[in-house]
Amino acid sequence: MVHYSTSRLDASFAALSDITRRGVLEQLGRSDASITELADRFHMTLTGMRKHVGVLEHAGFVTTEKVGRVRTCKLGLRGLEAEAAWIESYRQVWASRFDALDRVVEDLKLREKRDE
Amino acid sequence: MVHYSTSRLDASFAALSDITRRGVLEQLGRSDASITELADRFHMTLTGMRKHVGVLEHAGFVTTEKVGRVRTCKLGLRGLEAEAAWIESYRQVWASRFDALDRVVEDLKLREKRDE
DNA sequence: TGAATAGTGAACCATATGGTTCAGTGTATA
DNA sequence: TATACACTGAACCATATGGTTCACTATTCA
Repeated sequence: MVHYSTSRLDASFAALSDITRRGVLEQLGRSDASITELADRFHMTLTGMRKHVGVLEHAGFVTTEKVGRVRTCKLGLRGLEAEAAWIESYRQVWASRFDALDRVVEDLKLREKRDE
Repeated sequence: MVHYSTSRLDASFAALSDITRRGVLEQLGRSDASITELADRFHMTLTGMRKHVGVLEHAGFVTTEKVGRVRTCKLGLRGLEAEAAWIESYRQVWASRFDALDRVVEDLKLREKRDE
């Protein structure tokens, strides 16, 4: 089995678990943005948004650069390759453990038993 | 753009952000296990492990059934399709926003500037 | 029946998270 | 130079998280 850096996966899955942060990634996929722009779009204070951006930065999904008084945020170099790889390996575990049809039958039996 | 259930993604990414829970998924990929077995393997109290299993259950990754005094945990019907799909869509965003080589160059420039 | 086993539920604890306000600093602009 | 703007840092707050202990119930087994 491939080795995945645990603290990295911790940080990146945690970063993705918040809907605002997923929204920020979506926004930055369309265009770079300042903290102020992101804060406005997500109805949040500058300080609050800065924290979200910090989490995304820490996870490596976003990079920022301050020019003058404006900090511009953009998608980071690193994409979601590691996370995609982890998830893909588990999809294979699932598939190898049982094929989907078998499992549906098994689940139905379980429900019947429960509802008796 | 495809629509993803937000609370579901919240729950599943949060579930995956803990190394113990990822370990439990790995273990259940090999064989079903009781709470006691999982607690032993991960050096944790029964109560602590039960909470982790609850989180995985809530995210839909695990199902459990209690027979007699033993609660057996197994991989749930639902795999990681939704998460894989979300991540894949973002990998495409990344790819469309810039190709990898351009971005490397851009990043190098940025580093040079910073180190001047 | 009695003792060991498997799990549960409540309470508790320390720390993390997601947010705010407020008082700054530094930058741009009239 | 004065004012507005973009951001930062510290402090604070409520709630969530990851863990524990302890008392308990229910089941198994000798």
